[in-house]
Amino acid sequence: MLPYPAPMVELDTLVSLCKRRGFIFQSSEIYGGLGSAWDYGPLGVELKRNLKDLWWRDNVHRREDMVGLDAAITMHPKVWEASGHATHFADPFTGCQDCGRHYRADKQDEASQSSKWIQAIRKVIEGPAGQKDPDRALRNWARSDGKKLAPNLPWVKNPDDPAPIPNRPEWLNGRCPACGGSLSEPKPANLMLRTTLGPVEATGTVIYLRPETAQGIFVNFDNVLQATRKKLPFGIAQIGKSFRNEITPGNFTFRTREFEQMEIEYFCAPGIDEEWHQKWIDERHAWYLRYGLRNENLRLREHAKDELAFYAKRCVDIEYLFPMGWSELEGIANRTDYDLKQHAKVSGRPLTYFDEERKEHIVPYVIEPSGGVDRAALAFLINAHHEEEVRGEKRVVLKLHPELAPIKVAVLPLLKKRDDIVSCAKEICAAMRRRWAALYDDSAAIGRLYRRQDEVGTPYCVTVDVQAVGDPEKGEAADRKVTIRDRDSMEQIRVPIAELTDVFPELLAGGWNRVATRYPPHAPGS
RNA sequence: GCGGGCGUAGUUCAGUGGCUAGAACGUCUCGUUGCCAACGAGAAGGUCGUGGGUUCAAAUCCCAUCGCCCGCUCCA
Repeated sequence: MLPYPAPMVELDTLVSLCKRRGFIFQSSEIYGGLGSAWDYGPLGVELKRNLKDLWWRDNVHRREDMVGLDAAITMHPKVWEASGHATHFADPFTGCQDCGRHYRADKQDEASQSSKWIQAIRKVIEGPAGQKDPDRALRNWARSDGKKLAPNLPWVKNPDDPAPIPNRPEWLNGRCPACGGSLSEPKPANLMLRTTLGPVEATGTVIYLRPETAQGIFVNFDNVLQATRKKLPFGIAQIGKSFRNEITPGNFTFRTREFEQMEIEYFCAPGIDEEWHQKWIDERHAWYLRYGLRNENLRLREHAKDELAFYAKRCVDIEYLFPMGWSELEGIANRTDYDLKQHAKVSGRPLTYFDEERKEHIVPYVIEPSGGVDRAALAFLINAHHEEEVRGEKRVVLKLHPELAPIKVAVLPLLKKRDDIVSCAKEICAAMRRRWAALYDDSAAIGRLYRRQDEVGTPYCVTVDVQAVGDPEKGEAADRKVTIRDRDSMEQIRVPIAELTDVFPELLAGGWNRVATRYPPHAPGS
């Protein structure tokens, strides 16, 4: 769809366009803004809906092995005990007071001991000079390598201080692994957003806003199984908001504390899980390509063993090359039977599937393709943004896939002073609006109207000119034909008004080239 | 959370103690033109992020606060 590489848009440029044209606004802007929250404006909401609708259509409606679900954001507190979030999402953190780095308190000693500067110190102490006079050897190190490796160790800062230097590595626990600075007391960190259920705060139940939509699917596994009589393998899809107290939100809508997920939990028999995992990786990768993400800006990244979440057997991220670097769009994990087993254990309810062939109850394995809606929307916007030179002028154009574009067609009068042209254009727009997001605009010259639509990614413009309605003064009859202009090529064809609604489904499926061969090109000025 | 940078019109920015805070683009109106950001005339739009302080006088200096960006860090 996009045959040539384009320089990547700066995030600031995109933020500005998004605000100017009504894609994305900062949350609560009139009050100075709320960090980490963004509102989708009139065009943004269309883009996001299109994205979710396509995902739902492709992953639920067009597959016989998938059903949908919409679980509540608030869930029983036990859910998070069973899932592991209550413990794994609430680790105490400690921070370096000199360089600001954060560490999980329970892993900090381990990190210190494997840090570069402690290993360097260990070498110094164990070396010949260290065996002879550790204090002197360490002072020498502090004046040389120590300055680079651990600049914030007190005795590296002041190597002339006569106080003895601790000369056993384990005495140095509690220093920052990166710079040697002093660490704060561990503070409890809860990455789940907490609130109270019930109007009276003092007596209300403390609950959490879900940090992922997945658990809503797991706790409904048996309900869905009973209601739909699905057989393995099958999946449950869900789109919805999740919440996390991210330590560092930022990069526009990429990381926010409130975000929307589109998740699938695909249940299959143990033994065929690896095969299904690979199928979903391929399927999801192809999906992003299908709607136009450039192949060279998309990659799969296999999680290393030590990077895997404790429940996962394998995990592959689909990453996009954002302006800030390669970042995750979607993670596809093999969660094994961990979640169903945990919920069965904590709830006391069996969450199993009766395998007719084996005549036994089994706990299915789960493949989880989990994508971020906001991240995908951002990636598609970045991917679509182009700046081109047309007749010495800059043209900004969002080359969004037609199915993602917020507005599918703009109907424009060539002359806004001619009532017959205007009313004809308005009639066409009304007819188009019955099926697609269509827009009428007559507030500027035609060139400007085209560029406005380019900037918001409208794939096609329909223009009503004099020939369409005829010119009584010159005795010319109406030909009842209008021009359709293609956003990306700026080419135009001349199509009978009566055939517009037949042609547009094909155009919106990306079929400009096919349609353009069936109609005569329109030569402006003729 | 730490370090650095920044916050002035819808957008991009100028203005560093002194008249009614400006420009470009965008938006709107009128006229003209009529197929790729045309031209002319006019208009709207800012308590200079917010709060406090210093001063005869603050967009400008100081403090606090909020937000954004970059880096570090964290990330189911």
